[in-house]
Amino acid sequence: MSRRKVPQVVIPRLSLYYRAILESRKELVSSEELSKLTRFSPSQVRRDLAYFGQFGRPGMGYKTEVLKSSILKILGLDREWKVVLVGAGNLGSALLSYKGFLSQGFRICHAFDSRPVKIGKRINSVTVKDIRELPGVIKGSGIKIAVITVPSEAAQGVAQLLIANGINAILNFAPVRLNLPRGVTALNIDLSIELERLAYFLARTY
Amino acid sequence: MSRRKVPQVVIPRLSLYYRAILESRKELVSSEELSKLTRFSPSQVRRDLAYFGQFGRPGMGYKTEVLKSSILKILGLDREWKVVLVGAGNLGSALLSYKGFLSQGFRICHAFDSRPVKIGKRINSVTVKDIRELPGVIKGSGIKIAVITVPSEAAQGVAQLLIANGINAILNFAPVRLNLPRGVTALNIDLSIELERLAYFLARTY
DNA sequence: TAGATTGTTAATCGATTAACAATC
DNA sequence: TAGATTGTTAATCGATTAACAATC
Repeated sequence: MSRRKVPQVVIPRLSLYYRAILESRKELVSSEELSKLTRFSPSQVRRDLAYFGQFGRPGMGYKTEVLKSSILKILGLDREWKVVLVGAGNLGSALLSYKGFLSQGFRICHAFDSRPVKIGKRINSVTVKDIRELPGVIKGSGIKIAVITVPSEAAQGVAQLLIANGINAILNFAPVRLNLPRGVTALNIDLSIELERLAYFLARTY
Repeated sequence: MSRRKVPQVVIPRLSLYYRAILESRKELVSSEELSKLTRFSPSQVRRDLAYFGQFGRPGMGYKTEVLKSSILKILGLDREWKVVLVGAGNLGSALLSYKGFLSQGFRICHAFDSRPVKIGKRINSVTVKDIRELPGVIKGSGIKIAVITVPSEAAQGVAQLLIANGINAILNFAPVRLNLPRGVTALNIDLSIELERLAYFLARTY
């Protein structure tokens, strides 16, 4: 096993390998086949997998089942992750209802908002609670993942509240860079930035 | 002006520089200050900007107004981009209602769905139309950007329909890699992949 | 054994950073 | 002039790819 530091970009590729394997009905799969399915190069497929162990056999390829369970374990999907959502506006409610979000071992089990009009709403069997109840509900619950779908101005405060109550992984939809202590990871999904990337591409073409 | 090829990663950073500048009330801003605001290194700030021209003055910094309008133009935000959305389910409806999505010169002006229950719905002053009306509505309209919020199975077909009708920039929320002809750009926003990145991080910590 | 394909090394490619001459 | 800061070069760092010995 090569124990070099794993580049961050490898992880999302693992997710894509995993999806490709799920679709494969064969018992063995080669880096060549995974390459066809994912459009990453065969070299890259082998290199990426080799960061985590020796899963294949020269001359044969990878056993589909072995690869499937190995990646599942590497990605930490061999368990259920409870998720808390803060901000039950349009986007937050959509995520609560979004089936694809629940799959793969993630489950939103609490939702919070500060607006009286949102509190008490029941979406997809989750009742929106008052943000002031957050500490009581999640502290010590073992919940580690939060989704932030509040307006920009509120995001940093919410992040701090979450972290103070045991959260250390955040999916942030507010278009601000969060200031975080070491040990806490946040990934930003910033729709305006993506649209602007498209606009840049178009602006040069037209 | 250094005319080297602009790395793709520079573009989202430009968006962040732009936001930082919007918040700045000063007439001049240095790479050092932009670095503080964005957490990219001063070198990187200067390098990134230099891909597009000489916007600053040695010893002084960058004129805020010059930088603001320059980046706006580079990103193609000096005009309005009409956007078409396909898939008026939970996520699609949320994006239609989402204020942050409309800002910065993007405007969703048409929405389509194939389900009778969605057709006719009015969300944020956009009426959802039957997908079969799409060609008649958008062909020749000059609309270049589409947002895809349909289920995975439908995404590829929708993409082809859109491209056949003049779209060449796609923001795709369906968790599939789209097969696209040259000249068409798609950016994928894949919530499961992001959650899995968080799970990977947590799995190694706990 | 012959053919196939891994895991890994070395070479290449690309992006970031440090350093500094140019210049305001 | 002295101090500040850009734009750019060269050095560094990191990721991808090509090639191939090992081995099934």
